[in-house]
Amino acid sequence: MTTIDQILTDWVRAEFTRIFPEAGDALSAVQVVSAGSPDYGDYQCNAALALARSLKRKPRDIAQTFLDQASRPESVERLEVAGPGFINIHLKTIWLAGHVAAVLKDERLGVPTIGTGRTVVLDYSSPNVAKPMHIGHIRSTVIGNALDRLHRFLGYRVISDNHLGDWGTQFGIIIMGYRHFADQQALADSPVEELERIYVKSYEQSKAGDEWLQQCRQELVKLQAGDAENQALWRQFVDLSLKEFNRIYLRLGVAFDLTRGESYYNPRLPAVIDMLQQKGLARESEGALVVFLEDEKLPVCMVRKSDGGYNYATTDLATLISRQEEFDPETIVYVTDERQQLHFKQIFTVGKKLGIRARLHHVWFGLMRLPEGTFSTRQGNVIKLERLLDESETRALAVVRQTSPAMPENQQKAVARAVGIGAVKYADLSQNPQSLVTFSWDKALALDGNSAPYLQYAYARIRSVQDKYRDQFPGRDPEAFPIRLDEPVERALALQVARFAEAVTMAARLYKPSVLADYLFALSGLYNGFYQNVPFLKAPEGVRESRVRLCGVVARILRQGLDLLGIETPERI
RNA sequence: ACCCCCGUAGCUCAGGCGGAUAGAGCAUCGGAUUUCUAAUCCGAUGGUCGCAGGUUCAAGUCCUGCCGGGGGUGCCA
Repeated sequence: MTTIDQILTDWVRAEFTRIFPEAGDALSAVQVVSAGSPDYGDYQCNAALALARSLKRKPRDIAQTFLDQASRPESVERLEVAGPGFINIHLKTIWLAGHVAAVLKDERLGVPTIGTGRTVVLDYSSPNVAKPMHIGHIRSTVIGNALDRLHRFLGYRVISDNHLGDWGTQFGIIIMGYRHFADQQALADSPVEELERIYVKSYEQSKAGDEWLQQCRQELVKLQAGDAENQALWRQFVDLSLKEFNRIYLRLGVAFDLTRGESYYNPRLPAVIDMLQQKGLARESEGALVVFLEDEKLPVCMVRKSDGGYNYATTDLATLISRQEEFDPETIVYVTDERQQLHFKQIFTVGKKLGIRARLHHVWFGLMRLPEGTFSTRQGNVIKLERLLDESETRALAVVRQTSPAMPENQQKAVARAVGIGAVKYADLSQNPQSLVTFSWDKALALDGNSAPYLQYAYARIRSVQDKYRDQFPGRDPEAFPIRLDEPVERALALQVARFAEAVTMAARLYKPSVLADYLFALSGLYNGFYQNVPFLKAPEGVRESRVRLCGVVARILRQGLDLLGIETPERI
């Protein structure tokens, strides 16, 4: 299906081109957008203002000429020139109703499969082994997963990869800590917490004395050289961590195609160095091997330390090359926090020099902070992700018990789970990620206003209406009646319904799930106004069925849209 | 010192390509339920879009400088 803005843009651009051929290249910028306010019609075109310069004519004259000479497609009721030269477009209500009926009928709710035959690799979540996932990890996980779902729905072949931090210098510290401080009972009860405790303690020791640090390095060298005992310990740390991560992923409804840690690429690191040297990109400097990026005005990128060890730039380059060879993707997307911006600029630049063809994109988000400042494992002021999820479900359960006391307890709990987890996810998905976020319980767990429960509530209300319709009018098929948009609120709702495809494609194109969240919130707002202000079941026959059908299409969009954000929609809440 | 990001209502934030009177949520105040789930709806209050210049028909949006906050800058990731 073609979206309304596209239908209108195609028409307006063709007509502008016919009427004003002298405008030339500027015509490619002609487009139609939704109207800024209902007062200005349904859609508007600002091309007359933009073309005024190249045509050397007054904007209003251009717009008027367009009105005089342009054809009228079947969708258009009337056009008007307004303000300095806007062209306001009013759609035929009956045509809009037909369009909504077509969206309703469409399995995909009008969303095109623009990704068919295209591959995207998505690198997200990527927590560090031996550290618990805390509230700072949720953004990459939740945003990455939404991008994953959006692209799959659009028909892309998606390779999602959880690039675990399972290699590196911290393992020397952990192994030393394990040998000296491990509490087996604690390790059995709460493995990752214990590993973290061990790590922090060993890290403090290494700060205190050089000898400890040296021993940590030795353990690391042994591990990297393939020492059987250290390898076994490392394997154990990874397995214990993965078990806990998977528990959280299950709870969040997140799944990966691949879980390849940094260690997976370890055997390929020497080959990366070879490539860099063969291409003359890497040079010795101060005992280390580095790539100079002066032409790009970037700091040097170190690929081998003076002690011969590799660092994360080398690993990420190996990862890039591996992904290019194995999947030949059109795009590779990384979802990480803002601190890695420079790192990825360097990696992308070096990667291009090495012949990586894929488009490379870094989706970054602001760090999560606490009101009193940053948190860190070592300061011990982290809030574990599981605690956040527990708290959210608890708060949701309290509300469910209060508002739906008659609901069986296991259903109350299921609803609280969907609402609680949904609220936490939505808090991160509904805002532009590129701002620093100060964590607050009230904000993360908001259950009213612009929140997941607001959308889930709208959905549940619709399901209830549909059930009541079936009860009161058994055997009747609303689909046999046409959609009617007599009330302004119905018309506004229909316009929003028609824009679902636009919201989904834009959210994916801009890598911003918040675009879809905003859309769904606006849809719910319009629906709630509709619900509140016009009768459905008590409306006369015909009007009643039309409204039930509108309810139905809104429900499907809410369910599909929330699913794309990774949020569940209970039938009752 | 340099580089990147942010600064919009009391608080938290939306505002692809520059477009009409800058929008939500929370909070505050006032209304709405014999009727489809009130986790809702309707209304009100609340703004020199950090500051100063510039570009143009038009700037929250683009450019320059400054102020404030955050992050980063070859041997952690």
